[in-house]
Amino acid sequence: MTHHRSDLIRTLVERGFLHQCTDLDGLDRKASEGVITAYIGFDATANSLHVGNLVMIMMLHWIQKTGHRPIALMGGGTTKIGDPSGKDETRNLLDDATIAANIASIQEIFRPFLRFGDGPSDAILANNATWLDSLQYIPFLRDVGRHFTINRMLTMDSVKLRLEREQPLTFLEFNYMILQGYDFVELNKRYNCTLQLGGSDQWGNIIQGVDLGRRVANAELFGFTTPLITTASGAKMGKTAAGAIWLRADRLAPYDYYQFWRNTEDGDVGRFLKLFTTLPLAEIARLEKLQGAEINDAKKVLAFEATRLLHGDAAATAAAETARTTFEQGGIGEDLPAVTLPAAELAAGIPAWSLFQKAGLAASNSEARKLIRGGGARLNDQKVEDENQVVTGDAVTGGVIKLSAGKKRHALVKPA
RNA sequence: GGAGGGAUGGCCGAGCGGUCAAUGGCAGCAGACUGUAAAUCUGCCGACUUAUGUCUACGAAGGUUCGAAUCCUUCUCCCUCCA
Repeated sequence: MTHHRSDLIRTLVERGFLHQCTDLDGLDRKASEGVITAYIGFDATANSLHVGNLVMIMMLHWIQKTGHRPIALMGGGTTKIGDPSGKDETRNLLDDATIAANIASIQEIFRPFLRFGDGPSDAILANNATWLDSLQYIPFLRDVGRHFTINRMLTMDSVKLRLEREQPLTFLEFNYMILQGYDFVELNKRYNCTLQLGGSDQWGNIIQGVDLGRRVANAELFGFTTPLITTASGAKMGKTAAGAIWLRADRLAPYDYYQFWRNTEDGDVGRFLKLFTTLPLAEIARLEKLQGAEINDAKKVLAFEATRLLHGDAAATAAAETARTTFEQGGIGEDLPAVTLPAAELAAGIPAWSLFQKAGLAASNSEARKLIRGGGARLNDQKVEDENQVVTGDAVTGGVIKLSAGKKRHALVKPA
């Protein structure tokens, strides 16, 4: 193992963020000599980021923590184009209003991870629409376009794959890499940004920026990519029954976020602790050694720490406590998702299947029936045998009715 | 512009006039086993107050037929080859 002099590179390497780097030693040197400015771009295709983006956010966090300056670049301009990398098909184009709303919503997510401001290592939030929107076609082609050869562009994976699979690639998308390259140069000019980080699928786009910087500005730029984070069983991270694991609390409750991490596969615990928490490596090494049932303790730490970073101490503590009472004591956790039901409706009696549907544990009435028939439904921890069983006010214990779908999904019904 | 091929449930992919709510696989949900893990096995997997019932669905709209995912016409989109 080579020795890295800078805290930044050492941290990123030791924690498993490195996949490829254009010049690791050169970057290490720069980072040990002074403050460097680094950026990561984020698409604005949805109104929240998800765990897939969390690796990037964690890197920005470490950049700042090791004394450097992170830039979170919102792709207000490039989202209008659509990145073809890793996609078989052209994306639907979003309108300006949607993109603007998405950006506003996404920005909130960075707040717990980064300190924004004007200081030397304070984070900057930028939006590439600032410079891309006003580009003039002919001048742009003359100044920037001449540095890109079609020959080279055709060798990029994002392009090559589409061509090989005989999937169409529009000229619009073909331009994406040029604009991303231009972003890097623009950020270099504005903020003296010299490093771009991204997922491994961004390598090609990043390289284009590095080259462009050298050609038009004689700037020494660096590129750094992370491995694609998959689970031990090979699945892409972040998809569950409920859909994507969103980072905004209004799209995924902190309790569910906690549960997502709590249910990590054994083989992933160590790697995830390094990537998604800020615990010291020595502590992680200790947790990683746990075997068998004890590994659950490591998972709890992972879940708590990850939740704390995103949603704060209080939310993490509440989620952990709810999980503890629910799973370890079979009790009722306060933080479980709850729905209220008019007391009159309950007094009149409501069929079990309807109740499960209303509580959000089944997407439709049919699904609720299937759940009950399959033996996966419980009411106050008693298995529901008959889907037509009528539930009345008698079922209320301690002010609530606890419903469970399977072992992991629980909800509360409160009469009101 | 010309000639062919294609569009099926979250995805892949069969079906090519009735027995098709549509084979298979993946994904998902639940059960058993466990450690709120993985692997394995089992069941479920369009909707509907659950009915040997109704409705919606095989790109869209019409048509033929007692009956169409399956045949015909037009349209939309995609692909391949030729120009």
